[in-house]
Amino acid sequence: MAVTIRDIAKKAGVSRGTVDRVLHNRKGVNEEVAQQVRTIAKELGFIPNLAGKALATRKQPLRIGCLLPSIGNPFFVDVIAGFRQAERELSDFGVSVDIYEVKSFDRSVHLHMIDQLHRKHYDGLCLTTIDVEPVIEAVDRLTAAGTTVVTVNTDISNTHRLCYVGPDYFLAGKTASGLLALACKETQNILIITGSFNMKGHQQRIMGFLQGLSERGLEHTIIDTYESLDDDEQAYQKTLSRLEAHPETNCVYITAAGVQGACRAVKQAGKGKNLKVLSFDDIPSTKDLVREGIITCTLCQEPHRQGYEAIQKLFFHLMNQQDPVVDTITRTFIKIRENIED
Amino acid sequence: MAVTIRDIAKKAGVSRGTVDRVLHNRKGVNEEVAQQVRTIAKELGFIPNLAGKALATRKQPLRIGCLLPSIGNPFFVDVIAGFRQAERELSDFGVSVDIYEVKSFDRSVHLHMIDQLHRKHYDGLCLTTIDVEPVIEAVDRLTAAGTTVVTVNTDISNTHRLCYVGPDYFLAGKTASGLLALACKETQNILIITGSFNMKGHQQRIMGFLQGLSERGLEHTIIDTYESLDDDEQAYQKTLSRLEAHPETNCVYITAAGVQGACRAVKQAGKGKNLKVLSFDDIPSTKDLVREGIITCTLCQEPHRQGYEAIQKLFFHLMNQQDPVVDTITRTFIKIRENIED
DNA sequence: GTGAAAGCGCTAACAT
DNA sequence: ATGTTAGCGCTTTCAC
Repeated sequence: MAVTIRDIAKKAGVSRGTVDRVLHNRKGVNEEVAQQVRTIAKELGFIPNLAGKALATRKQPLRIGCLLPSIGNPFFVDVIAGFRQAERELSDFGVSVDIYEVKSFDRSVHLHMIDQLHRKHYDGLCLTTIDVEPVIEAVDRLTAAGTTVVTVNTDISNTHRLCYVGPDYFLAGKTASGLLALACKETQNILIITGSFNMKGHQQRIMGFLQGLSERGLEHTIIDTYESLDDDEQAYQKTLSRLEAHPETNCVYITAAGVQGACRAVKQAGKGKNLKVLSFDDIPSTKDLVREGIITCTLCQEPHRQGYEAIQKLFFHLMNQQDPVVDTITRTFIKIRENIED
Repeated sequence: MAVTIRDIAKKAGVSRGTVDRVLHNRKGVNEEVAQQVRTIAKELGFIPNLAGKALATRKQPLRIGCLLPSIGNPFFVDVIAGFRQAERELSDFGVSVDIYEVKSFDRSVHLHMIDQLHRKHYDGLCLTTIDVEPVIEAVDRLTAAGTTVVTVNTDISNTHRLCYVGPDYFLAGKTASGLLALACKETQNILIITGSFNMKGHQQRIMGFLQGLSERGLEHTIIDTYESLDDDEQAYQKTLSRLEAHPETNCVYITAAGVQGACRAVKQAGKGKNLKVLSFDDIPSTKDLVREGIITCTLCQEPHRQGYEAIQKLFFHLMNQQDPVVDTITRTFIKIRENIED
């Protein structure tokens, strides 16, 4: 039978109310008594019962807020679905989840949103934001004020966040190179289309890719590396011009959004060239391109799990500050025509 | 604010006790009143609060039993870890999980265990067993007696199980072929090592593989298909003799256990032949072989999630018989050297 | 500074 | 056949 506050109260010779006060570091308890209670709680290995707790705190439910740069970015649809599934499963335990969506990774927009969120006094926050100084400071203000923060999909450095839930970008890039090495022995002339040189994740996908190519010993030349700024039209135009200027291209590596645009260029200029196209994530349009055979393989990162697990971690931590929380690194998932699903 | 039995009781002009009786189909309620209560519950969209329920039923916790043919099979280590994680997370809601491990897929052993489990009157059961007539009947007796059954990893046909949580074997086989087709254009001379011709899953992995090869248009010859009976020594001996008799072999496809044995033969007889080896799952020894470069790729099936989600589904269903339950088909996970992890 | 009591939603034992 | 009550573990309010 698990230990209850009753057990502690009895053993300490105080009332349950007092135990509760001590366990929540509320004032108004004699320090000696408090020490005593803490000691007993520890030696008994007390872990509060979530069901009891949930029921009692039903009037002040656990409020969780989420910030996503998801407007216009289909990738986040699954992350949101994960948030919502967790919310549904935990609703009886008083969890409510509010989602705030912004467009793009604009610094001032993110700063503004984080300040807004601060004002709303959420118990916990899931943040997908940018890793730059002013944002880092804003997040530190949040955590200092007692809000628990989990970073989702994109981590931010040197922050007192509870944990990070998201992919290992470097490993994903490396995995892409592994697959390429499996598929080809001949020298690769590669076009790299990235989202933004300022996005750490995109850069890491490139670094991992290059390191992997070396480790696999695959001879290669990087013809060019350019930004799509996550825009299909830009991706299309730029890719088309490169493909025309470099008919020797036999591999297109797309680290971010703009997949559809880049593939349109491939279809147009790459006819019969047996081009390998490697991309990330599996938004509907990417799935179609994999099925069509335009994209050789796409590397996914368990977006649904990112949303689900972020909420879950916040919940368990907020309800019961026991266990040390560790990051969740979602897996790098290789999808080819056969296992693309849906 | 969610609907409670209080609300129903008030609206129906009866006591909460009566509502509870109706909602649990207990006898001793006037049929008219019962109808009335049921109608109101439905129109109010009543969903019992899990926290309240868990607290009240603390004395008769939810007992879940699991049967796994896991003795001597490292694959199930992760499934068990999934069971245990779910048990930990749900322990405050009265869930306890007992795991019963047997060795192999022996029919009489499984029948005997299922009968044993029947006697213990579990609320829910997670079963990984064999799809043969007497077992099917035994499971139907269980469900008829009111035990909720979830099949894990291996489904059984025509049964009133709640749902299946496990992989799509056919798809996994097909995915293996897709990867092979990506890696090779030349004719493949393939050795197929299966676990047992009697295991449906193993057969499906072969079928999917062959169909996938055709769809990808990869020319191939199946040199031989033979059983390892999940035994490394047999896998070794048989594979060695085939490799020696057929030096033209350039692909080894292993659908089940015996991976280590088969790979030992490959190392010995396949020197410098650039053999592709495809296997399933990622038990530690398989991981090592992938890292070594002996295994080209291995196809995994989310064992941890199988265990975790099976318990989760049982819990939510047993606590609250609302929503229709759907199968969870775990994803087919391609692992190569770069993303094998750990 | 501390104890006692009420109540969260539900179930089960006990009354009527 | 139905209503009442106690209690699961916890928090919170109200007394003292």
